[in-house]
Order: sequence, then C-alpha cells, then structure tokens
Amino acid sequence: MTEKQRNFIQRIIDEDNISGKFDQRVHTRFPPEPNGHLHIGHAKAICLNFNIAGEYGGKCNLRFDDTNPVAEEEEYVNAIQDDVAWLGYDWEDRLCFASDYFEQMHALAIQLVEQGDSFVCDLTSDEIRATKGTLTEPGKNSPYRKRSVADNLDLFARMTAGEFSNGERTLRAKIDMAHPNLNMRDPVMYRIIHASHHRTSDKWCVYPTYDWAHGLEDSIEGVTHSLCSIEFEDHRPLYDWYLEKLGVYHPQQIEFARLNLDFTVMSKRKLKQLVDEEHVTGWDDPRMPTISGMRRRGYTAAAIRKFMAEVGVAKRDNVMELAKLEYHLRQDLNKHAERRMAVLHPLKVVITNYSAEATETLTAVNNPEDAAAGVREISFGRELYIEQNDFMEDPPKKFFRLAPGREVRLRYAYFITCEKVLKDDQGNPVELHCTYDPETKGGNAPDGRKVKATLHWVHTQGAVQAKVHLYDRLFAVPDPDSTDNFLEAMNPLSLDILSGCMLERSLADVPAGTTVQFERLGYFCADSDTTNDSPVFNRTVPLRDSWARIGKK
RNA sequence: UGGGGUGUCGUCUAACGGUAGGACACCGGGUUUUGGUCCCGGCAGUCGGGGUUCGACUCCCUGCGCCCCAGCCA
Repeated sequence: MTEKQRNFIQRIIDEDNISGKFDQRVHTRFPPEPNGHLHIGHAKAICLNFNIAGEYGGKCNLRFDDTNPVAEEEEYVNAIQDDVAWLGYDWEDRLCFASDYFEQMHALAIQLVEQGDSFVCDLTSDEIRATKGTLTEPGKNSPYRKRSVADNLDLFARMTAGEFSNGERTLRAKIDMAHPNLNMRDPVMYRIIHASHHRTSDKWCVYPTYDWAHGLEDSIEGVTHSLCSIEFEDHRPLYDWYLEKLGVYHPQQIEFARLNLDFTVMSKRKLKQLVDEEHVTGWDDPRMPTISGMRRRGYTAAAIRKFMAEVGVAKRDNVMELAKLEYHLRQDLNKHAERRMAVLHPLKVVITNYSAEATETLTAVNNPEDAAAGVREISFGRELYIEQNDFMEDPPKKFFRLAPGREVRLRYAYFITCEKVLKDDQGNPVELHCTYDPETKGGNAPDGRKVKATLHWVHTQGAVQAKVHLYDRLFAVPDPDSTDNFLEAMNPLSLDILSGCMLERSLADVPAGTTVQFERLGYFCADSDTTNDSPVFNRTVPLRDSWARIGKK
C-alpha cells in the first residue's frame, strides 16, 4: 500500500504514459544557474529529477542555465558537477549548457520577429517598468510595438552586432499589455549585455532571458517533464506561448514546492552574502546548508537521499525540521561509522593501584552494528583522560557517572572507583585518584556486580592531541528569513573550537573525510584541514543525549 | 486590490466518495559494556460556515488564512 503511494508528479507521468503523450518517454533535467553553490534545497530537485528518470527508465540531463554572463562563473560550473556527482547521480554524456543553444535560440527569435510576434523596443528599463501597469491596472503599449518586420529584423541584427550599448534596446514578445498575468505583458526576450561569457566569451552581446530560453532548452533537449519550483507557475503560460508560437516540440512544465529547512536560510543571495562578508569561512563552511558544506561537515549522500525520499513532493509551502534530516544522518552513520574513543574536555585520572611501568592492550569493537567492521586494540595504563563532565563532586540524583566513592566502568577496560579529587585554586577538579578492580578486566565483574555508567577514556600515553570543531545551527531562530536583518539572527555559538582534545592512538593518521563515532559524544569527520601532525575533526552531529534532556527539565 | 497557487497531528506527508494512516518531534517503558542503537506503548490533525450523499479530507457554494508575481535575475 505504501508502495502504491504516488506523488502528484508520478501520477501525471503515469497518465502521460497511458495516453502516449510523450511516447512513453520520460526525460527530465536539473537546470542550475552557475552563479553560486548548490544547497540542500537544490538537492531535493536533483533527487526528484534523477529519481523520476531512474524509476521510469528515462534520462536526466545536467544542464547549466547560463544565460546571464554577469552572474556566472566557471568555478560554479565545476563545483556544481562535483556536488551532483557526490550525491550519487550520473548525467552520463548529457552535460548541457544553455549557451550551446544560443545560435538556435537566436534563429528562433528571428522567426518570431518574422511572424510579427516580437519587436525591438527602444524603451529604457525604467520606461518599461513605468508602462508595465500594476497588479490592478493594465500596462500601455510600447510606442515601438508597431515597427515593421523589416525594421525589427534590421534593428535586432544591429543589436546582435554590437551597435548599441547595454540596455539601449530589447527584443520583446508581442503579447498583451493588459494581460492579468504580468509575465504576459510583452516580456523581454533579449537584452544587451556587453560582458564576457564564461563559455562563449565575447561572441554575443545579446543574451536571452530566462523565460525565452528555458522552454527552448527543454524543447531542444527533448525533455518531457520540466520540473521546477512553484514560483514559476505564473511563467508557464509564457513557456507555453513561446513554444506554441514557434511550433516546436513542447515539453510539460510541472511545478512543485521547494524544500525549506528551519534554522537556516536557503536563498543564494543570502548564502553568498554570508560568504562574501565572511560570516562563514566559505561556501563549504560546515555550518552552511550547501552540499559542499554538509559534505565537509560529514553528512553522507545516502542520508540526504533518504531524507529527500521521505520529504515527499507536493505543492504546499513547507518547512522541514532539521531534526528529521539529523535523524536520517544518525541512522546512516550509526550503521556505517566505526567507533573510537576521544576525550574532548580532558580530566586526568590516575589509577593509584595500577603499576606505573605497565601498559596493556585491550580489545575494542569497531562497530556494534556491523560485525564485519571487526575489532581494534587500545592501550591502557596508569594515567588516563576522561571527560570533565563525566565527573561531579556533588552529583544530583540522576547523575550515574563518576563521583567520589562511586564505581563506574571504563569502556572495554576495568571498573574504577574514585578515591580522591585534586582541585585547583578555584576549586575545579584537575585530577582524580582512582583505584581499579583487576578482576573486572574487559568490563565485567565476576561477582556480578553492576555499575550504572560506562565512560569513554583515552590512555595518556600515545594519546593524539587534536583540534575539534563543535558546530551548532548557524541561526538561533527557526525562521531567520522572517527577521528584518537575517544576520542578526545568527547563532553566536554556531562554532566552538576546542584544542587539546585527546584521541585514542588509532586516530593518528585518518585521512580527511573519514567519519567516526566518538563514543558517547557524536559523529565526527576529519576535516580537509587535517594533517598527521595536527588532526582537525568536525562534529557532524551529536548523539541523541537523554541525559542532557534530563538536565533541561 | 488583478492573476496564479495552497490550507490534514508541533513538523512533513498519505488517504482520490467508504475505519483519517505513516515518519520525525515529544512523553512513558523494556534491552544495553555508548544516558547511543534497538524494541514496545502513548500523545496529537482534516481552516470556518452551509449544502449534496446512506456516507465528505475528498464533490458544490461561501467565507477566511498563507505563499508567489509589477528584473533587461533565475
């Protein structure tokens, strides 16, 4: 039953396949503009388009909608390809660029001029706006609307040849200045931009607008279902108008609601501002909702895809909870990430009845969820580090961990009992003296006695010192977009840089990009800045922490 | 205000005239050498008002809310 649940797009395609509208073909495309990096919202469109094509045995193109040279850069073209590939999708030989069709589009524009369906307009940008009308009042015809076909052809040729300066003239469709849909009030098809394009260089100085170009791109590529976000619904009549007037192959545009996430912003403009004004370290800052940022943070493509599968596809506005994304992340990492021990805020422990000379090797399980991950050896000795917050001198009722006189288990090692607390001038514990029970090696007491807590720890000898970046949500409020200035809604605690963290020996040389679980703490990913001398780990996501929740109550 | 779209648990999303279901979140319990995972249970919804119908989330009328559009951005 659940498998039969089809979203509205699948239903439309099912019907088209029954009617034979597209000869049972399914061909989609993901059409980013290379003017920024992809974010988690784009991932929804990517998954949707590629998955739909996959389900129906169809194809999905990766197409760069590069119609505006002033905003676009090759760096983005490359970054976008990396991101789509990392998400696990393959466009095979269908890497497309709108700019590859500029010649064809230009010829089709001339066809429209010849048909009397478009004209060269000398109005300035301001004048066009002034004659556009308003939401409630119709616009006025351009005085140039009645130009002869011959004049239009001549002028358009001269525009193309570079005789005019930026904004001096446009080519406009001749539709209806009184149309209730503003997009139909003689929209601009070509504008003059004397700028070098990242692919066509200085070949063109007239560039097609989105509305004119997009349907043509879809048509040229033989796309069947052109999936886009909901704000283009108003543009569909224009999409259809162009293709009908031209009499060319006509794909079906279908609009769906884009993804929103709480505690973040998703507009490219705002993300770019965060980067440009250095509120973050770059597009791939692990706090960014960009694909590259999430990748650096340690998110997995599998988790993102699973999340998208569950998000669903509909037309109503939606804001997904970050919690749901994190659920799928933990779900995936729990299954696949190996466990390691690391102490972020070290507190020294001396086992007073353990020999000062001796060390021993213990066996630890790499992943309790995956026997195939095997085991590893860890070193144990007289001096260890445990987590500062695993000890309380005067513990509240529900605190199970170490306290004076209390016995706990050191994971995979021994039971220890806290005998003495050494403190600094301010009264903070700086060192604990404990005793261990040699009978409890491995973590079980032969007499069957139980402890209420198991702590992670690291042997001081051979411990690897590391830097750890603790990330939290970039914004302090669920909907930063609704604030007057979204920058003021930023979370000042979104990054906590810890140094002097102590890692178990086996973490010494892990390559960047490796994600492990630091037991009892969370999932951590070796950052791209990591080196063998100085490892840097990013906290991808903490483990669920019911103790912390008790604390909040 | 003209046009377009959209209203189902806190958040997403199903049900397409026939018992309003699932996931996350939240709450409670069990297992546990991670206060993790896993398992069990609970909480909670059809925007309002009319109508059609044996029966309405679904169809009709009406009201209300929210989103998008007045770039030579996409």
